[in-house]
Amino acid sequence: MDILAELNPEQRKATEAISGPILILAGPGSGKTRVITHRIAYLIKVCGVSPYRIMAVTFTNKAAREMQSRLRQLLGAGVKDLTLGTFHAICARILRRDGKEIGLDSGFVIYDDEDHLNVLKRSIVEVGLDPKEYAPRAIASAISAAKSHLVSSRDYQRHSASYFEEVVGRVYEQYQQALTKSNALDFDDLLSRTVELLRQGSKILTKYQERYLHIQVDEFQDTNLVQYELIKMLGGKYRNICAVGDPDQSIYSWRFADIRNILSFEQDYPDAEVVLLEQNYRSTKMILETASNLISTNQQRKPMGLWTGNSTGDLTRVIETYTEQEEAQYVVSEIERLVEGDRFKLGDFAVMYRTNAQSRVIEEAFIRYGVSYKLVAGTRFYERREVKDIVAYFKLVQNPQDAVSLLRVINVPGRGIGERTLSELSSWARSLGLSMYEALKHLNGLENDKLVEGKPSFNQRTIRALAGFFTLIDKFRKQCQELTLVDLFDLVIEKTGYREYLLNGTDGAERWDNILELRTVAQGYRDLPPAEGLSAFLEGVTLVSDVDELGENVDAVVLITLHQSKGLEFPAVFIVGMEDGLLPHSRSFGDPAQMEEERRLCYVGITRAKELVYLVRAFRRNFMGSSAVSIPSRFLKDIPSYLLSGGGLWEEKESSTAQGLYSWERNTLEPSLNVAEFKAGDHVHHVQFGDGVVVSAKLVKDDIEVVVAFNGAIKKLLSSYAKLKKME
DNA sequence: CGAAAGGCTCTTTTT
DNA sequence: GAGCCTTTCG
Repeated sequence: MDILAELNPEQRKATEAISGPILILAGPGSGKTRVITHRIAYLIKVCGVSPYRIMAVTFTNKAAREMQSRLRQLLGAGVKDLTLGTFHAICARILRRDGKEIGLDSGFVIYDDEDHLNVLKRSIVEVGLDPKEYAPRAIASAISAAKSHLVSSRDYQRHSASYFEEVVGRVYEQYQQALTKSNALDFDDLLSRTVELLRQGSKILTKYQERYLHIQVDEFQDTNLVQYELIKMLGGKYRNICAVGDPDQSIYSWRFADIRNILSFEQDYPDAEVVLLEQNYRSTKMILETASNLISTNQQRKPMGLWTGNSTGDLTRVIETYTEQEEAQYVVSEIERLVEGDRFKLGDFAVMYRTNAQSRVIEEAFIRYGVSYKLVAGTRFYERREVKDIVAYFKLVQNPQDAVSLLRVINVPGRGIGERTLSELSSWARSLGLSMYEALKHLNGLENDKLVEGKPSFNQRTIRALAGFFTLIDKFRKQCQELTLVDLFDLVIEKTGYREYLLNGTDGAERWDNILELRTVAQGYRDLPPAEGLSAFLEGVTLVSDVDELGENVDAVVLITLHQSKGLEFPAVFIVGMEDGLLPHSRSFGDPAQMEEERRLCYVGITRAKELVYLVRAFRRNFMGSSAVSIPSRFLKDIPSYLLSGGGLWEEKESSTAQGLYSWERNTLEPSLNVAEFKAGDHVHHVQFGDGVVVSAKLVKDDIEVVVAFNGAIKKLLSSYAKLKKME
């Protein structure tokens, strides 16, 4: 197969420019994934580069898997030695292999968000502060920001400029020590410690620099400083770095992603070639026009000349319902209606929302109507209590220093080990400089030395309970070398009595099903030797995201947050909750930069659609118990009304509210080609009034009402009578 | 020690 | 409205 044959000239240029740095600015649907895969295929097949010397960074694991399978199609075989994955996954691999150079035990565990918040809360208490007074989330965010900018706890403390920062500094220090003691890393550490590793031992840096002849980074607009630094270091020798991104789709600044990385790239690599991919292959003209109008309201951006050769398509539907229940109901019934029409199947639809909380009402409507759906986030599988419990046992087997996991399961199922016992045990352990697990070992009298002094005087029953737990874990640890992962899994379930424990509790059967599902995941590692299987399993379990789990084979409507929708596409998209306060979210009201990010988020949602876009909002919405009247999203005003059907509702609220409640029942305008004839800013000529500029245009009944500013007068004209002539 | 009930605060987005 | 924490009682 000729790798270049199926590419357009720009895509081809981006594919062939393999020598030196290159920045690819790729609009939505412009085939950027295609370019990345074709570049890799081109490097391997045409240029003879060994896959071992290529790194490709993706935003999600799913994107990585897709790339792998596309490469298989292009090359006719899998590409095994390619370094392919998210930043976090790639860094975890590097640290497992070479982390010992910076004193990291290769058995380290990765703490997910919940674990991380647990440690943090405890750290706040340990430095003598009240977690109620200092919001753990705020402190967590500050620490994450520091780590994302490669600021150590010591540096942070040195430069703290306010009382809050001083507090954060102290907690940061304590938190980091706690992680070290547990031989654990949080998500940010995976990145920052890799940078540390590369900076520390020059041997290591050279090793990786020598290896990676080519580096590609997808979703470059959503990288943060550490990630940028990583790429800069890894690509330091050969400088064959390919960054692909779209500033208009940057939606992760709250995770400290920084669009400025794109600017820095051009500065750090002045010789970088810049390629623009502006042809959209995904959406109809109408959709692209809608999206372009929306995004062009943003001040902080470089204009892009997106275009498409696709058909004109349908107008974007703006729908107003009375309540959120009706909103959900409308979405479901409209989907059913469209599916009956044969043009679509359920899997063609996505319902997108700003906050996860919105998904519940939608989900309920799908259940009530018996329409199958797939909820992408919700209570995530790996965040379920029972799943986390079992995973914690495994983490403990791999790394008994892990205090979070130990505390999680030491009394689950109940063994009569309570709060008091644990706090005594923990302070005893600390006074000896031991981990909890080691303390248990000493308590057990398994080690005969003098450390037993100061041993807390527990009663017989408690001692037996503690000893029982220690022996349990110790047994697992001894067996984990010989048993396959699944056998170990069964052993853990059996010896802990977890099954009985679950089945006796609420939702027992359902929870047990989740455990069986986890067991199936464990089975996926049966080909690896026991020890490797365990650590691969744990890594997989911690670093998966929800989008990763999105199966393609099921014919069901996808319910997804706008953030998660990035990189996906659907024939028809519903964006619900088009209201001020929700989209844009109220947290962004005070900050123009954040407001622009909200607009980008909306842009991302709209540009996922190939054929149909619905923007839906409820007139009244429940909010933390009480219900309030909502205001239509200001983003609706960024889209000229000639692109919308059900148009103008939000402008003429007074008169149209009553109709608006059931607006979907009345307005079924057929799209017409001349609808897009006039748009704001167009120069027009009128026989009587002379030259003017179009202010707005919208559909009224069978005509287009155009508002034109002539010299000194603003006129409302109907297109069919006014005979306006458009001037180029 | 553990279960159950009551009271509190929040909710953006996630690798 | 729900999850999390604290209090209370057995």
